Amino acid sequence: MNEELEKRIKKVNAKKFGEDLVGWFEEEMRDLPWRENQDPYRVWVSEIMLQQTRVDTVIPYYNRFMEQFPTVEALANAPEDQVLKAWEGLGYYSRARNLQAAVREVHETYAGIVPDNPKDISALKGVGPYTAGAILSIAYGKPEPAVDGNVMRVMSRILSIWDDIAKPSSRKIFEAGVRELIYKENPSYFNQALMELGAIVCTPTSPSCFLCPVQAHCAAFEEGTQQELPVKSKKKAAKTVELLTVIAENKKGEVLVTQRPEQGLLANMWEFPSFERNGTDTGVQMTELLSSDYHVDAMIIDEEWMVQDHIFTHLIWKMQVGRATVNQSDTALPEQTQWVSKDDIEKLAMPVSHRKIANRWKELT
DNA sequence: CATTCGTGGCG
DNA sequence: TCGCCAAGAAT
Repeated sequence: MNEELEKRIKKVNAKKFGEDLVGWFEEEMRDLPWRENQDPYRVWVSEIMLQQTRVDTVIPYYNRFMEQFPTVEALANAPEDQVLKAWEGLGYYSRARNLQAAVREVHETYAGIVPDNPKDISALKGVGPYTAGAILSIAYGKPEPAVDGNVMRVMSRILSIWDDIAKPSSRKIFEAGVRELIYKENPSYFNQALMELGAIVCTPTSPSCFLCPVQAHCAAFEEGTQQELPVKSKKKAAKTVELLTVIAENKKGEVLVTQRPEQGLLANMWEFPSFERNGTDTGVQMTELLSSDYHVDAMIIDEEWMVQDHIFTHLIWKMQVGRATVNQSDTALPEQTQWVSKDDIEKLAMPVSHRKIANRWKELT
């Protein structure tokens, strides 16, 4: 740790900082479902769902998930497609698969008891430095840092840290800072308070310093630099990909759907057959690819039935959706591909763009 | 280390 | 409208 940071840390009265912060949290903490108790499994699920995801978005998913999979054993024994379906719409779907894989590991290796030490808990799939610290502190009261985006923002201001928080190496600096300042009487509340403060008071733009419980300890406030911190470099722009998507319907009123590969983007999610545009005639490309990739003989009845954009963080799909009718009934379909009825398509886990298309399809008479 | 991995909300 | 973002991890 560099000398400048060490000096900043020593300048903070750690005891009073912790008391002020935790005292504020005890008064102001929001009533959230994962704060009902400290069940490590419940804390764990909440932390996974909250990764890169807003509290308001998570709440309804969390409540449904805990009702459906209330215990380690329940989730360990659940079919994987059911877990993915429960995650539909929440994004970052590998979180769901990693969570279940890790829960099965806990079920089998640790007799259903979530590990309470850094080494074992960090070895679980989907549990990185932040989540490990969060579970250890919140569920087990261990004095471990849990450094997320909120904590980096808050601490960059408290300690006047000008390192780029977009760089992975910066996290260690903040962990070191938190280790020195963590309130050992209540590490759980201390960590949660830092995040709560970041979410409610010490916000990215125009922080509400006038109502901050630790204003007196804040280097940025003292220097008037709270608007300039944290330093965060920008990510590169998203690339656009043009896709053709086909609603291929058979005589029974069923539609062709296929499951994406188990690795990569939207892993294991179900979707309508989609192809990257190759520049040739739209209808021709739809027909030929349905034939070569899915072995179905289709007739295009509408090349541009609807359009749908799908905006990811690093990618934009511009989808042109066509409709086709398929005559042959029982040709062998490729693996991971099937016909589904309007009733059954609800049971499949689909990404938002395809779910929107599915809903529109269901409105057809 | 830089990139990949979703989604919805907000100024 | 659009860039930016939100309790990150895996590769």
